[in-house]
Amino acid sequence: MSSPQESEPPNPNHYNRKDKSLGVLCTNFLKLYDRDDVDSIGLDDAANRLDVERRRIYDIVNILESVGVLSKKAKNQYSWKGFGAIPRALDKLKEEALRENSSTSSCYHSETVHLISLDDAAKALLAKSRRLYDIANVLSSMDLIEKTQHPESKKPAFRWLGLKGSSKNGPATALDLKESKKRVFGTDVTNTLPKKYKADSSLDWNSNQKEQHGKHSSKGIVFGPFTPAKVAEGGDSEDKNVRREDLEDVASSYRPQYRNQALIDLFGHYVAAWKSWYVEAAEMKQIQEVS
DNA sequence: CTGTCCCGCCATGGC
DNA sequence: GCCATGGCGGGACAG
Repeated sequence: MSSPQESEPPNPNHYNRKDKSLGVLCTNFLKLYDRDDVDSIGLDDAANRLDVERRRIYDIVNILESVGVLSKKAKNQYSWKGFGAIPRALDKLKEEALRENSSTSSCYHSETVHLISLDDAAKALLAKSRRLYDIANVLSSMDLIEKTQHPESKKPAFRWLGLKGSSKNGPATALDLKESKKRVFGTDVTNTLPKKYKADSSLDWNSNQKEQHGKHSSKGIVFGPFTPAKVAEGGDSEDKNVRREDLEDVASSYRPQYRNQALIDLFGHYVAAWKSWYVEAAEMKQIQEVS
């Protein structure tokens, strides 16, 4: 009802930069491979179907791998792990981050647990903004993070969403950390997914992942020249959110290579941040529950 | 003007 | 040498 974007008056034949963004590419990638019988993904195949150069595939694939959605099987071949693998991957990242990097504390306040600006993220990761944009776009397309802004400063910031991004009518997303705390517990990717927690509001990506991708303002995929004729159909016509931006994340500049390392650091920081209250809450809960 | 970030050159490492 | 991989920044685009 209030979607500013999405404007295609009488000129559908215009090159739009947005359509070539990594975020869109990632969304298309997900739509294309997040199907039932998909377990092997070839880089060339992906590049052809998405109509992008190989280089671009590497960009998103690396990020997806960092998050656990993909796993490199062999040369030019990746395995589809699915969104269900995210919790595990993040948990791994967390441990590694806590093990290696300990001097991370710098921009984590009690209230900005999940909020961070791209600039802060860059500083924390000793990276350059440029790289952050790229990764941020991909992560945002997966609804792992979302672009927002401080309630007052109005400055752009990024909020960690975790495995819940299917909230169609969840505007404020509840800023009550108190309430969220418990909730997030079961929903948080850091924690191992229980077994039955859905049927309420959010949770269980294994089931929601499909509809999850049905966002973005455009209709189906946003291909340009030709259409694959396989992805754009009537599979998931579940529209929910009409937003499309980018987020934050990592990169590197001092360090030699950044690939997953940057992402790992980034997530490590994030995880470390929320780990604070996470552990705290966990201990409390245990104490309360039973000794 | 600044912020965003696409495109692709070319370094790197493995055969 | 070829090829897969992916740093890295110029400079185009949006606001």
